[in-house]
Amino acid sequence: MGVTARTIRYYEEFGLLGAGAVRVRGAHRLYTEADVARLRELIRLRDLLGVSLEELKQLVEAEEARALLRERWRATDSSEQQRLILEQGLVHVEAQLALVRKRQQALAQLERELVKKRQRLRARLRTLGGQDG
Amino acid sequence: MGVTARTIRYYEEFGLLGAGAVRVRGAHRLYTEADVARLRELIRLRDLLGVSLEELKQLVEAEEARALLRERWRATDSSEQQRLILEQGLVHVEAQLALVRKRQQALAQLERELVKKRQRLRARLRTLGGQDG
DNA sequence: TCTAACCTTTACGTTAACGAGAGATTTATA
DNA sequence: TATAAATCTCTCGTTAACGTAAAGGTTAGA
Repeated sequence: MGVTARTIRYYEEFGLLGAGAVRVRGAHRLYTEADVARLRELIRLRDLLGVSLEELKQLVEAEEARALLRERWRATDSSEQQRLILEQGLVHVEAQLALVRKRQQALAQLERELVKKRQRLRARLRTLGGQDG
Repeated sequence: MGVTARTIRYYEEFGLLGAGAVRVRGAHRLYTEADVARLRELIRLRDLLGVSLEELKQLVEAEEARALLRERWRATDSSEQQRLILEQGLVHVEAQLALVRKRQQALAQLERELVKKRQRLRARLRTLGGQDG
């Protein structure tokens, strides 16, 4: 995954990982596939969007709060509450989408400029080539 | 530009900025429009691509090396050397483009996943709405 | 059961990237 | 030319995000 064991332990210590793990102190850490996917996702957000661990933590906490609600209302759920939970999830996803798209636009702008630069260089190379190539 | 004065001085101290500035020690720093554009570009690369100051420095140094060559052969230029310089510039621009596009693809992947998530949430909201909304 | 290989905890170290403050200096302006 | 406001240099501090080393504990396999 491109990170060291120390990083994973640090993330756990920081509160990003292993929120629901039952483990005897001193025993080996065991991870489910879901845990792995979760970490991979966090690292992706960190690398792609440049969010800090602190921000990731808030994000994780918000997710856990929603998961908690889901559990609490799974049995007794009025569809009123279900709707609320789904809508919260939607808000969350849309916030992330907005972030991603903002960054995409900035990157697209950068890309356009680079392409232009490349075109100019190529054009100059062609005129040069016409002279003595 | 979203950075403090301290940051700018630090970048200079680090070797990113003010490479060709003639300034009496103690006097105020003066910046040309080109300087401003340069800094803005560096910050953009830092924020969008997440490159470290160390990497930015190497990038800057490569640019300066090419600029130096341009000067050295501006007078005496054989179009042989001109071609070489242009081709180096092309390599440089294409390397940056590759980086940008790699990141774009990663972001696009992330976006697709988020959109899917959103669709699922919306679908579930609709089925809910059909029941009692 | 014993061992080799790996893991855990704890504590301190490190590095990048600035922040903050003091005291001297510079510069625009009245 | 006097003065206020902004800058300069220098130095030490800080924070995030791990790295590293030591000492002991776990675990799978022979």
